[in-house]
Amino acid sequence: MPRITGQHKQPAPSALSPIEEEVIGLFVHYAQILSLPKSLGEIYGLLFCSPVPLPLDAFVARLQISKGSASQGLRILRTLNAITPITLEGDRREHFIPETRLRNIVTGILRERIQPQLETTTARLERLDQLTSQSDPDSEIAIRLKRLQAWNEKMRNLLPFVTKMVEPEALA
Amino acid sequence: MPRITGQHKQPAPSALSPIEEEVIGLFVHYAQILSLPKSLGEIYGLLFCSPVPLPLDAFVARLQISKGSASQGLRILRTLNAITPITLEGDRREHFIPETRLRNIVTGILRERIQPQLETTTARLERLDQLTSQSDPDSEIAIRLKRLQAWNEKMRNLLPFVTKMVEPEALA
DNA sequence: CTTTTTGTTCAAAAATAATTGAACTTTCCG
DNA sequence: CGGAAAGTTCAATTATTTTTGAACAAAAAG
Repeated sequence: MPRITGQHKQPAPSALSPIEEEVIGLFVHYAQILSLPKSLGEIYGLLFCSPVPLPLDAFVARLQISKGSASQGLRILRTLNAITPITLEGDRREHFIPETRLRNIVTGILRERIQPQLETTTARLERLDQLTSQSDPDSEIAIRLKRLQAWNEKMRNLLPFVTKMVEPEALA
Repeated sequence: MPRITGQHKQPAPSALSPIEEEVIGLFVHYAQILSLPKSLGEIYGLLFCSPVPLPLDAFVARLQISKGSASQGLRILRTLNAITPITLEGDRREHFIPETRLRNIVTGILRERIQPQLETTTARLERLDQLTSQSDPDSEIAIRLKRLQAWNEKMRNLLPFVTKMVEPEALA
């Protein structure tokens, strides 16, 4: 009398193991730090625990989230390079594996979330520069605006540095 | 015939100047990047433009926000060291000046917002360590958890580094 | 061509976060 | 003492974000 087969038909809504609970909790926490939706943390956390690639259904069944949530969450994680889609022999569904190299995740977040923000900041600063061009360059406000531009520079310089820091062979 | 006096009685609900609008817009944008409430950006932005220290009333009047919002916003900015309260001769109200050194603001945010989060992360990782202590140390999951701990280390190392980077005499 | 499987989209609902405003405390002043 | 000014607190409201689920498309299978 065979046990459950490996076929992907049965929903297998098995509850989460204690370890899974804990890892998922950790990534939900990370998501909150980054102000990303909780579901992203859940999805990534479950995938992080899984020794095998998982399809969308797996997240719906095990995390008890809607198909819509899973679909959107997986899309965002994909654009962040936090997960990679792979095709599994003889299974029509797309499966995913987690990117477990911190470096790649961090650079994904920097590229997708931070960089674009800094771009629009630069544009704003240029507009401000125009607005203040005719005012006294020694005034307090002019001095402060100079400082603001220095801020932006610093932040832009910081990014590649952070990327370096999280590389495997990081020094400090 | 004297112009308006310097006394702090008249509400002076003067509209924001174009420069103020723009600077405030910029800091609201920064607030959004950091997922802080918009009102924090508005308050800090207005103060950043002001050549003189401002009391709570000034924010209520010029930004058209409630006293409660102003009070809470100022409190948070204070804990972040983004503003400094000062006492003005002959005025009972507490006034504020902006901290305009990026370094001090960044370290405030790191200390108040990021550090505490990393602390709880460390606690979570220790709990996970216990949960996995009896499982096979060569299993994929064990390997990945090792990696997680390395992540945490890296992040902790990164913080003092970021602080350095935003210092005035920063190298790169 | 029809059905099933897989996955996306998006308006509505639910959950979460921010803001308001009225009640309250404290301090200052006469 | 009162009373006014300054500021805080917090429950209720408002605004924003996230999640759901039903309708829809695409592609394989029958």
